[in-house]
Amino acid sequence: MTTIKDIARVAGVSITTVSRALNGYSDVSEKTRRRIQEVAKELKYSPNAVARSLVMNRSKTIGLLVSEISREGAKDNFTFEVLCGINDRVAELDYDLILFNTNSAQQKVKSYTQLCRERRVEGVILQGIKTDDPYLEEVIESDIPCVVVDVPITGNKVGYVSTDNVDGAKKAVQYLIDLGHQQIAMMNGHEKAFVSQKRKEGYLATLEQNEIPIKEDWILNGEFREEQAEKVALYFLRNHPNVTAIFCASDLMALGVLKAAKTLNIRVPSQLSVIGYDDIVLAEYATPSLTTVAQDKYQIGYEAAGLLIDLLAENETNNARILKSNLKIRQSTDFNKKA
Amino acid sequence: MTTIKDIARVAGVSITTVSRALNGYSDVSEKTRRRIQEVAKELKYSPNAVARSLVMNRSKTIGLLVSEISREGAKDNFTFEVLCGINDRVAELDYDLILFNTNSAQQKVKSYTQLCRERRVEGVILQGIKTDDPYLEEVIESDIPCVVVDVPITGNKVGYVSTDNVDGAKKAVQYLIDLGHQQIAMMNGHEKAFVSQKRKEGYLATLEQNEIPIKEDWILNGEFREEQAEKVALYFLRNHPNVTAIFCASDLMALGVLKAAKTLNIRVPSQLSVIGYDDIVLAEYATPSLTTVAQDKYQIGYEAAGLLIDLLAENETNNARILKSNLKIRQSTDFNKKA
DNA sequence: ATGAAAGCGCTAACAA
DNA sequence: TTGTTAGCGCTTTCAT
Repeated sequence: MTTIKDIARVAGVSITTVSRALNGYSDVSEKTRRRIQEVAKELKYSPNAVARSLVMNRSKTIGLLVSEISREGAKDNFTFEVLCGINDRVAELDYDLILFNTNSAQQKVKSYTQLCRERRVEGVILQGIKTDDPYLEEVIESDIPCVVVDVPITGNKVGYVSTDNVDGAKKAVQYLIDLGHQQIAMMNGHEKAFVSQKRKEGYLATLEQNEIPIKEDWILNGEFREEQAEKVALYFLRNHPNVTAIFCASDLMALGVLKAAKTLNIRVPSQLSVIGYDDIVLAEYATPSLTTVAQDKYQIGYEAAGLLIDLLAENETNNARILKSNLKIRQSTDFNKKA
Repeated sequence: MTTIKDIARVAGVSITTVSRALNGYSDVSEKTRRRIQEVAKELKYSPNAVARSLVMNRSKTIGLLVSEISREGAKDNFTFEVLCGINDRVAELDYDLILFNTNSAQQKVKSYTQLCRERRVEGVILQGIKTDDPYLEEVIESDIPCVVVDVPITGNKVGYVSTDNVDGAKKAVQYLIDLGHQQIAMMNGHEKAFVSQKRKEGYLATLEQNEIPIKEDWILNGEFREEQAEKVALYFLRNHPNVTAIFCASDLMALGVLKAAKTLNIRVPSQLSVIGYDDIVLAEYATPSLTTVAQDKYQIGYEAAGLLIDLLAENETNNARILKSNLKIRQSTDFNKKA
């Protein structure tokens, strides 16, 4: 493999000059620079980013830590779309992305800090992390610049990107109320996700605002999983025939609810309105298609990468970026016919 | 940041001894090793993988080049699932994955070889690459170990992973014929995908075997895109009311066909049978759910990573891994009622 | 405008 | 068992 040493030898200059010429420094005569570039091309030279990283102490890579990058995530294209956004923005800024192993048992031994330091990434993006993940504490303690998706932590060089989940939930629940619904249950995700807490907050606030009594046992836990939501909904719907609408904290869970309703011969939306959250691809294709609170997942990733790099460049004061969400009305909601 | 030099100083040994102790070499007394490990922990040492890569000339990273890692790919969870498989296998083998920028215009300037050499990746996995992509030639020419998904090229340290596309197509078309269909069109993808060529081959072979006349203009080009397939199907179905079944080279295109049929008030499957390919998540949720040739996308990725690492270790003779595909029968196919 | 030399953090002969 | 030394490929003072 060609090195600048080889180029220097062939071009008859010092390695210093080669380095300078190739990096576009001004203190190299045009003639020398051209000569060097020629030789470099001739010798098929590729700079060694590893060596450069070592000496510059800048790797031009940012790490990506996805908690659940598994087949589960495939249904839910959330992770993938976020990844696309990150990838695009990172590419624009001429960084590369390194995907960390977190699901391997062997690797889980390594702490977050170790993982990042070893690879000398300049910063990290965390996605899909639960609020009780030990990594989260480390993020704050460590001095590694970091952006977290959907968990509101900030600090020195630590920021986050999220959508306004309270607002999203409010929009959904208010829409149901406007359709005449009063008996509205919520299928929430596990409490270890920050978004669950926020969406619940929005749900509760909206009921209160509309003077609808809150029933704690109408807040179900579907664990963000389709099957779990189906199971829970099955039980709930059987025992609460008066419910007319369910607000779900994810589309996947809404799909589960749809299945449960079908099993019980409850027609959606005429007998039961269902709203999801996220606007995953399936939402549009489900039968009936899902009314949902849409998040721009790609944008979340794009902003996360952008924020991180701003953090690295120290030209960022605002450590949080909150995106808008909007209600997408489809076929799974309708006027309350029981009213 | 702590280095082995610091550890050496504190522990009162040479840096060599530290290196050896930390890397588990046997020629270090247990006492010294323990002492060194203690100090390392105390000083919160993390090895510098960059420095190690430089000196060992082994980066323990493999590069991932995805041609179309964009929002488009989200519907089609293909890429993501392959990625999951790669990620898992790579993690097991203690490598990290680096995602290359290919979609950025600025980066497209860099050749494949440059990209890989710069980062000193030990090998590369290529996914979603078209047969006319200039990168593909480079793969053969360059000496960088590489595994390509779904393009059958082999060479020194170059292999590929794919499913048996001829066989998959045969299964699908034979199934249609067994249902009594004789007028079977094919919605193919663009010819720049190897899988298109193979699936077409399977389609043609099966018709021939069953002595069904082949009509070249019954092979449509949906470009692997839903909208394009819909458009093409709309036109075709209008002009060929006698067609009773369409075999599609991807589920996404099958979805497009479904839409076209709906527009024309052609009922699926009673008036028209549709088979897809891939078994993407949507296939199951579409209405009607899609009969399709299922590929284990996760396994493709898993095998690709495994093959690459075997190639690196030089303990691999077989440079191709072909996975089985199987027909998943759902609701979009039925007996030919016109027979 | 160019070069000599030091050093980034680490591994690996070679010596002792 | 341990230490000395060289060097991976590059950037960067500091001279010239």
